[in-house]
Amino acid sequence: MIHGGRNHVLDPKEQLDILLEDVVEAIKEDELLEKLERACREERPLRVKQGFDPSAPDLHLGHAIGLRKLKQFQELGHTVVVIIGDYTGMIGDPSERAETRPRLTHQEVTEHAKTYQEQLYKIVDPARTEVRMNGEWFSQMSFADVMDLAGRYTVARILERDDFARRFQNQQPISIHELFYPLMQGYDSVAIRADVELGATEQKFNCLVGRELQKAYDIEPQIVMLLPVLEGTDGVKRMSKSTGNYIGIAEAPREIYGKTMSIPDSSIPRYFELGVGLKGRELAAVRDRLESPEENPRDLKRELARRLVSLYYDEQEARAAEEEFDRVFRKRGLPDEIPEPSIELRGQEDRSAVWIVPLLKAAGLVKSNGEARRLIQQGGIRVDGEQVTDVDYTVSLDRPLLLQAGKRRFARALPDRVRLLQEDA
RNA sequence: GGGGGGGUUCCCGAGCGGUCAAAGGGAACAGACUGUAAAUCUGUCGGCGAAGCCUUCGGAGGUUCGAAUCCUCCCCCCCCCA
Repeated sequence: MIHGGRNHVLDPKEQLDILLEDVVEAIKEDELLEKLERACREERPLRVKQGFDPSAPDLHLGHAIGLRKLKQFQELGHTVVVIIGDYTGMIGDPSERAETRPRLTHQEVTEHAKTYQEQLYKIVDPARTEVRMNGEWFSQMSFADVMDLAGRYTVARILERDDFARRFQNQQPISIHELFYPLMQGYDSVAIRADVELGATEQKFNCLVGRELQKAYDIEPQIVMLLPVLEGTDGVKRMSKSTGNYIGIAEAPREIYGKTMSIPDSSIPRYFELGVGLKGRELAAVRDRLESPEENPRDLKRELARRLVSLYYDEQEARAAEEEFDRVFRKRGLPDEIPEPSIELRGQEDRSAVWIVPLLKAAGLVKSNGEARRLIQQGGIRVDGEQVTDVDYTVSLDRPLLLQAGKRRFARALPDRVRLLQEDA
């Protein structure tokens, strides 16, 4: 994973060309070139920042776009500074207005940070990475410091942000601390003296505030590099953990493979481009093949899924994931690993005639007896491969049983993992 | 500080004394069809061994044979005026 710096071989102009690949917008390119030239001249690597929200510590394909760019910087000899927004996380994110998010405890934040690092280093070189939590500086600020920070920006400028502007226009509430978020993110850049900040296009405003704040603190302003946003597996909304439409880079190979197979056809080129990192002629070839009547889009998607698994594991895992996928979903076979939960049943006396409904619940395949009944009525339950049609069906637990709910949920009921409990007296 | 409008099941949103476990839509889940694609169709979508019963409509009380619906107090949100 570790790559030696190539900055000795590449001159600033060449670096710039590489760094601007796949970038939607860079503010400003000429300043970036100047910074690169100086870095080269003074042999002082640039500090390249990207921030992450600590509330959802699973990095996904969307994050990977930025991470790959960070890695490019590293390969050119620069330093990456990853900011984990623990302080903002402990306050609670105001942008999700519907539910007040539970504030994270310090311990949770620390654990999340650890998870982040592990996942981060699947792509980024740890030797050239600083991971910083912004509580490091925010927790040290006094109210006077906060007022000082607030005094360096104006309401009018904050209200330029389109969502604030819209809410203001529509007379919807904006709480004061929300206005602070861009300032806080921007101050991170001041605190770590960022030369470059990476962000998705929707981060444009916040990143630019960083630039302005740096000027206000008499620091050379950072370059803002905006990267494209990848849509989630639903093909519509931006990939994010909270929407549940994400493919995590630390997920098991079969999950990555399976989730990829569920994306709509229309997203295939985008995933090749932003997920795999394909470009130019190869990407054009993918588009052509998708158009071609000869080609079944499914096969293109299989290739995509294999490549994504290969990226985060290896080709062997990719092949294994594909085989398993074919077996489970195309041939309706069984996955490699089937959970064997310990099962505790109440009110069942005879092991040789256990009612199926509570058994499914105890095995963790359904949430309630009602759900079990529903699935049976809808033909979604199988025992040893046989569809169960009778809600009153009973099974013998004297030997292992294979339970299946829907297409994806499997569990094995093993006799020695089953306990019959007395009904509560 | 004054006036007005709201808080309904995962989300949006109807209901405004019994026929309400609560319309409609979305999401989700299952089934059919498939390529775990899209589109479509069907069904389900609080809990209970399912009969009926229990818990749900911001919170606590109250009126009533009966309350999501009426009253009182409280909490929260939004708008207008100051």
